[in-house]
This record gives sequence, structure tokens and C-alpha cells, in this order.
Amino acid sequence: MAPKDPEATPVEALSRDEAATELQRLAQAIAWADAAYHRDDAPEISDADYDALKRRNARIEARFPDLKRPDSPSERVGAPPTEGFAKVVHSVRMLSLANAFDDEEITEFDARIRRYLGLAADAPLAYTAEPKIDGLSLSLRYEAGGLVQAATRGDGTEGEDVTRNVRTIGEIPERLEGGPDLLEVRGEVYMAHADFEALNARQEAAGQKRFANPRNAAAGSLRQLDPSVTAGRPLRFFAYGWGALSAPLAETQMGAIERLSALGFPTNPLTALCDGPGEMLARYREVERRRAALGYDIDGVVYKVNDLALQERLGFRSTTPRWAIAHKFPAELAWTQLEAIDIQVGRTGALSPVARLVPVTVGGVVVSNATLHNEDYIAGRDSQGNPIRDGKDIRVGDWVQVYRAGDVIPKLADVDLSRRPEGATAYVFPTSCPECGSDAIREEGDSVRRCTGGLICPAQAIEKLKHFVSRAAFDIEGLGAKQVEQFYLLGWIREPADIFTLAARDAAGEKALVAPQEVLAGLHDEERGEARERLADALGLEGFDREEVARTFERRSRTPLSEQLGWGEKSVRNLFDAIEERREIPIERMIFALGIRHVGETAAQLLARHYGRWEAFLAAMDAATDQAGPAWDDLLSIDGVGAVLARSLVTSVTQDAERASIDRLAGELTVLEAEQPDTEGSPVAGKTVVFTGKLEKMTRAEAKARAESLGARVSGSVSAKTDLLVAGPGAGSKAKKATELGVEIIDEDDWLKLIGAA
DNA sequence: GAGCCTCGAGTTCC
DNA sequence: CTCGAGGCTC
Repeated sequence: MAPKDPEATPVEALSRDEAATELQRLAQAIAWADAAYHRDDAPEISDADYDALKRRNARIEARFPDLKRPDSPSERVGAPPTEGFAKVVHSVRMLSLANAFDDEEITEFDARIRRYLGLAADAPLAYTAEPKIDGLSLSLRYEAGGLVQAATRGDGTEGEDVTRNVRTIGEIPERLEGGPDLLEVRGEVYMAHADFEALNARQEAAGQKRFANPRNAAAGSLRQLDPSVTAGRPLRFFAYGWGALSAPLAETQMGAIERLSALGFPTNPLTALCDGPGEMLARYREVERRRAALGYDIDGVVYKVNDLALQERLGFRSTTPRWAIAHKFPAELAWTQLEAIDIQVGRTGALSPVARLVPVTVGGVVVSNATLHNEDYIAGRDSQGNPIRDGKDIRVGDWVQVYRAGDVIPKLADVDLSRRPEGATAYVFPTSCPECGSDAIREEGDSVRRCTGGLICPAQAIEKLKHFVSRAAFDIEGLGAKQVEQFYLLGWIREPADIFTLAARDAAGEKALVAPQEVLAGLHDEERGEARERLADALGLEGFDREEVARTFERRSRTPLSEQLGWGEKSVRNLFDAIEERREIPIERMIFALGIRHVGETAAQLLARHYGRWEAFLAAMDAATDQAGPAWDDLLSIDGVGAVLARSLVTSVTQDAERASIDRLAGELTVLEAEQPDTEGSPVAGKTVVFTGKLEKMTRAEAKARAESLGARVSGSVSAKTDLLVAGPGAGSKAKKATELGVEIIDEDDWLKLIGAA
């Protein structure tokens, strides 16, 4: 059990008996945290919390030396679970693959590539096909033939340095002969079935936890802090790709794989060349047929365009290469019973139903929750009103079939009406918010029902704050989702601006922004049991008693954070330092952090680039309030901004309460001007370019992607703001308009010459 | 107006 | 990771 947080009595005030009791409690709590960290590779409490426990233990021991226990945590040897793995930024992003689940999607994949490349349906186009190993991706960096770094995939941009562990894997060469000077090899670490069974037998004999499946075993083994543990684990490796290179490996994917094999890397023996969708699908069946006998887990077949020059032309979408796709095997299914349907309220007020299930193992993992999407889904209809699951609705008590979409997200596939319990009634979707009681309404044509409470809804307020501190927004170290939620419940932070005044209020001994009566007022009716529980929990109380809650609420408001359990002086200082660091914030993060519907990372980036300065952005929003006029048109002229986004943005930013909150926040900050894309030496940076007519050396999509990578804005129509028109043969009205407006016109060859210089 | 292609939002489990 | 929907292209 996790240690609760009984309001910490100052060490000085502890009686002897209390001290002895607490030392025992601390010893247990620390041992529990250690075990959770080492055994499960999943710390249950934060490093800061852990440090605070240890420090309090040490202080009590210092005051009562004779009470020191034989199992005192301060005597424990071994590395404290502070340092994890160093972060590694990948020089070339490790992307994921687009997925396909049926044959048709593979035909479409081929057609899409041909279209993009401008190839006829019958032109030759070869693909490689290889089994998709179910393990963990790894990037191995070799310099001058020697392995210098191994990193996990992480989020694709930044992974963890696992070099010391990887050096213990026999199948990964330490040195290469005759490779390029710089070579990053990418592949999959996995554990074979036989090795997995043997490992689990050993784990069990040693009284340790069995691993749920080979992939978890491989992941757990690779992420050992002690490389000697990894050395004892039977990890294996298949190379399938590469990142940074000082010289090309080959001209084709197949050639590159053969080269990696010649350099000493294991490559998958089932890798084959296919000349089109027909052969690809035949290969898929073949691999599927041999799946059970392979001796290791695979979850599909990956196809890649064989010609590397074509791969380069195809390039990437935002998170996946265009030249590859993973054809997944059908997901495993399992039947279980639906215990309850809960409603969660998101940042935008969306009411999302979640299925609480009798736990069931699906694909090696125990699943107890699954998404139910929205009210139509429960009723057995899709957003167009067409029946899904043959129109069967879902009721509490039903037997339902579960699968893990993409091997991750649990979903329901079917309902067994023959086993429906007698008296089961159709689920009635709430029409008021379960968190704040406000009306929950569904807009015309929308599939989700939303709480109309806005910021008075605690769920929305908390989710908005979580979004605010999230990685792509303010990313404040030491202030994660958990802390934000707790600070909100304790009344210390109600809106983003409050984060930046917290340190001062802490020093002044008055953190709460609301009176306890006010907090309690919202908890009157009996239905709000959950909210009461959460508040009691945040206060560290076992039960809910109004007077005790109010008392504790005030005491915690007055007690400096550094004296509260779970926090120590150092962690508090780190938190406040991290907050101070974010008083300077890039404008794109600021815009994203506001959490406006339809404005995600990408849209925020576009807006930041367009307006440059924060004041200019706000002024433009004000000028566009009436949704007409030059400011409104200017907003809509941004490529990627349409009417829906614009309306959502302008109404949010100019709405009084919201705006006041934004201004309070901005008052605490220095918002940094947008950085233009890194296009040093690009002749077209910041220019607005329009393509028209037929392009002969590249497709329109390629031309657009290339121009944007050089910092140009590509627009669809010629206007006074257009700097350059690239006109191929057959250009018509656009060329005419450009001439009228005096916009420079060049042909495709001139364009290539122009950007070739970059 | 139809058909992509992306992005945004919501979600689970480790 | 997926679904829904916004926005762009044809």
C-alpha cells in the first residue's frame, strides 16, 4: 500500500512514541518504494517524494538516535532510485509506421505511392516485406567502427541511453569492419519464446515476479540499472534500418539489409522482395502461416519501397514515412463482463464513457478498462447513425468482446446478447455533467456531448491546467498532472496565472485562493461522493468530515510546502526554480498552452509564425472579434486555419472571463517572439509561393513539402501577398492574376535552380 | 462537392 | 493508437 500523507507533525514536536511509530512507518514506506522501483521498474512515488521520506527519517533518527531501527532505511546500501537513464536526442527521428489491417489498405498504399511519385499503375515498383518483430526499437550508433551509443526509441525524438546494457547483448557487434565512418543501425530487441519461458521459470524459482509476455520481459531486461542483470537475460536483435549515415549503405532497401548482415548484424531471414501488392499479400499469408513456428513474437509484416532514391522522394508525413506500412495481424479477442459505465470529463468538456470490465487477459496484458467513445457508440450506432455491432447496444452486465487496437488501446468488438442478464436496461447517457452538474449538450452534427460549465467545472479546470503544464506547453519540471490536480483541490492553483504566484504565497504563509467554506459548498449533495473522496485524499485524510477537512485545508494552506509530507526543501526549491525558468516562454508554447479547442501544437505554431509577437496576436484576435473584416480575413489566410478553428480561437480569446485569465497569465510572463524556421541561406524563407500548372520534375505534394522545409509558405491562390508564382505548362488564371498584381513568375527549372542553391 | 491528408482530442497500460 | 473532423485539393 502507498503511504498516506497524515499531515506531518514537525519533527521537533514529535513525542517519543510518535517518533517510534513514524520511524516504523517510514521504514515500510521506503522499503515499499525501493521494491516498487527495482522489481517493477516503475516507481510508485516521485523522486522528490522519496527524498522527502528519507530526509524525514534521517531527521527523526537524529533527534532520537536510540530509536533507530535495525532495518533503518538510512543504513541501506545500494543505489537510491534517483538516477534513471540519461536522455539521448536522436540525430534522425525514430518514426513509427502507419498501420494497415486489411488487404485493401495495402492496395491503397501502393496506389498512393504511385500517385505521389507520378508512376503509372503498371510501372515496375518493388517493395521489401519483412516480419514485424514485437519487441523494442533500438538505435545503435557506431563511430569509426565502434559502438559508441545505444538508445531506446522513447518518443521518437528523445530516447534513453542504454549503451551499457546493450553491450551485454551477444548478437549486437561491438565493432564493425568496413562500414561507413558513422553508422546508426536501427532494429528490434526481442526475447525468443524458449528463452522467455526459461527466464520466467528462473524468476519463479527465485520468488520473483513472472513477466506477462516476451516484450515486457525484453523491455524490463533492457531497462535494468545494473548491466550485469541485463547480461543474464537472453536478449536478441534484428536490424532493419538505419538513422544517420556518413555514406549510403546501398541503393536499395534489400541491398542495405544485406549490407547490415555482412557487417555482422542479425537480419530477419524472412525478408523478401515483392513486385507489387499481389506478391506482398501472398507474402503476408506465408509469414502468417509460419508465425507459430518462428519461436518469437511478430505482430505483422512491414512493407517498404525498395528503391532508396524513391524513399527519399516520398519522404515523411508528420509521424510516419510515406514509403513504409505495417500490415498487422488480426488482434486477439477475449470475452468478459461489463461491470459499469463511468463518465470522464475532458479539457474541452467532452463527456467520455469508459467501460469498467471484469479484468481479462488480452494479448498478454490484463485489461480492466476500455473506451466506449461516445453515446452513439454505446447505443450501437456510428456518427452517421449507421448500426455498428449489428446495431446491438451495450448494457451494464453484458458480456462483451475485448481487443487491443494497435495492440494497445482496449476496445469492445462485440456484445453477446444471448448472455444479457435479465432486467438489464439500456444505458442512459447523462445530460448533465457528473462533475459539476451543468447541462451537457450535444451540438448539431457533433458526436460528443459536452459539459457547458466551462471553468466552473472542476474537471475541466483541472484538465486545462494539466494541459497547461504538459510537455508541449509549459513543461514545468516537478509540476506534473498529479501535482496540478492536488494543488487545484487544495485551492492553491485555480488557473494558470496562479502557478506563477504560488512561491510568493507559500512564503507569505497563505497559499489558498479560496476559503474552505467555498470548497465545501460545492460538496453538499450526497451524490458528490467521489468529489469528497478526492478532496479528502488530496488533504491526506482517511475519511470525510467537514470540520476536519476545513481545518486541514487551512493548516496546509499556512504550512510552507517544504514542511509538508512528500516535499522537502530541495524539491520545493527545484519546483519554484522550474516555474521561474518558464516566466520566459516562446509564443507558440503560450498559444498552445491556452488549451483552445482545435488549436493544437501545429496550429499554435502556425499562429505564432504568422503574428510573431504576443501583443500582435492579441490585437489581431480583438480586431477579428466580429468575424469579418481584414483581421478576420488575415487569420483565415493562414494555410491550415479554417473557419472552425478561427471561430473557436477568436471567441475563446476575446470572451471576457477567459480573456481576463489570459491577461493575468501574460502579466506574469515574458512571451518570446516567434523564431522563424531554421532556413539559413534559404532564398525562399518567409516568402509566399504558389504553384500552378503542370509540374514535370516533381509532384505538387513534393514541391509543397520541399518549399516548406525551406521556410516558404505555400498558398493555393495568388494574392497581393504572394511573392512568387511557380508556373508550369498549362498555367492559366493564376498566372494572369500574378501578372496583374506584378508578382514574380518563374518556371519549374528556375525554381529548382533557385532552391538548389540552398 | 467529394476525397484525401493531417491534426486534435481522448484513452489505456506499463 | 484511433476516431472524428477540419481544411485543402481537385
